Amino acid sequence: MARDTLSSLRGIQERRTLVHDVLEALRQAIWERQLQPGIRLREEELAEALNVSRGPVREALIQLELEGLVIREPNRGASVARLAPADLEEVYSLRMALEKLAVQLAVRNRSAEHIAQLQEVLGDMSAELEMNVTEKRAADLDIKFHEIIIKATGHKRLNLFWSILRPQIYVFLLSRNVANADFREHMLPGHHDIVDAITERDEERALQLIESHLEVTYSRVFASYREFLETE
Amino acid sequence: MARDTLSSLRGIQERRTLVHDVLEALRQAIWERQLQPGIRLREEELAEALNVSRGPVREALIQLELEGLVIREPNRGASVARLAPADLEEVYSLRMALEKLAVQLAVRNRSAEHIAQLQEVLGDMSAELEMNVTEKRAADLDIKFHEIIIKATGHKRLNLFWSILRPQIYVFLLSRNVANADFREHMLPGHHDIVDAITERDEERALQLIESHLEVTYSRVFASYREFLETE
DNA sequence: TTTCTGTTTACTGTATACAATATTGAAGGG
DNA sequence: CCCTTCAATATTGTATACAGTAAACAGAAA
Repeated sequence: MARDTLSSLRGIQERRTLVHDVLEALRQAIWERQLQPGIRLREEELAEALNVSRGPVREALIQLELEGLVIREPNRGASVARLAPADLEEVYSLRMALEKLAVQLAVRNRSAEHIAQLQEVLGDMSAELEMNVTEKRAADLDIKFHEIIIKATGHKRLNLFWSILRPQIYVFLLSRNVANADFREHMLPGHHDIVDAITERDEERALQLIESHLEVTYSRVFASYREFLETE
Repeated sequence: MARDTLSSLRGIQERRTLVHDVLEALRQAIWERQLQPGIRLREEELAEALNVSRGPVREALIQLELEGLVIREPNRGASVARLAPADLEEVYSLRMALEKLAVQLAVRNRSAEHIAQLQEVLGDMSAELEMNVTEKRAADLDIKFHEIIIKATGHKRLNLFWSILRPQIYVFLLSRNVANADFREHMLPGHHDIVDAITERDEERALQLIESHLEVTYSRVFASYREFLETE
């Protein structure tokens, strides 16, 4: 009992391990293009910069390799991955497969709590789309919405795969102009209908909606990511 | 040029890193139930037993956690995962989602080389099903078949996800009686039809076939795994 | 100049040593 | 008798030191 109390308190406090901190720092640096694609990531250099030893840095790089943000070659070291349009296609084809499974399971497993969470995100979206939101904030809301559905499935391995995919989705989302008008028009109603279908436990409709929603998203991200790569 | 020649030779030789060796040793020990579910995996103990230091063992445990074979808790260490029927359901629902994507892409991308590889496995199956095969050999052939399809997609991330799922599929396959008659009757024709559909680039049929094939496999593995857990 | 080869250098791969944390058990208070 | 508290111990988390490997470069031969 005391253990549960403690660990829940711990959650409020700070991170548990240095690996976690290093991961966050590196992910953010990659998202914000402080660490540009192709740049070499020397373990010792990163360790010095982050005031930790090579161990945690090494473990973080292994995790980042898993997430596709970093390339690691034996005895050669790590570098920031260069993400081509083909990578975007891979990420989104997997995302489609996973999220189709997710909505199916979510329709069956959803609780009132999940629906409330989804509604809350919808509320945040409609509120914030009125004003000027940063790309990061828009991406956060978008991802958060889809993540609630994934979590609602109670499927541990699906959640794991999502957590691997998520940082990569983030890279693509942050590299395009999410604030453009037609995106803003699409974001709210697209998500709203999905919540409806899940609430009504209409599996077939939920499947169709998530499919078309992701296809629209994909084509828009694809177009702007190519543009982004050309200007960079 | 010289590099390519050398690195291909290297491939024939031995493994590159100790982590790789440790991983293989631990996976096999778990598959063969030498390391039984629930048993604690102390880094130092394993390091001693395998004649390496804690570093490679630690990295291997991280990888095994990813593969769902091992549970790791901060400051508490690792243990061999207890896989319940719910885990089997998770693994197979994901497998279904991934392999449906795989056959779609494989139908488009397949080369003559891939078809030849599939035919070869079919040949091995029909040859070996005549005699008494070990559970391991049967599982190897089954997995090999599906892996060729995954590889044929050329989808790096799909291959990554498959490599995470594969060791878990292995656990379930090895815990049941693969040599029973109706399984042997199903294994060859089920796979044969799939090869046909891929060869003829019939995406719709390939999809239906892989779906029903995996469903049959799942229900059989599920039944025998529950039985297995009861007897254990 | 070009190409091969030996040497150097820089980095990762691995091992060991130290610090922090959690579990266990025993002692004391309720 | 049970519950709490505190110390001892065991084990992971982290840091540092060493070994091995591959790339970079310089020098010699063609």
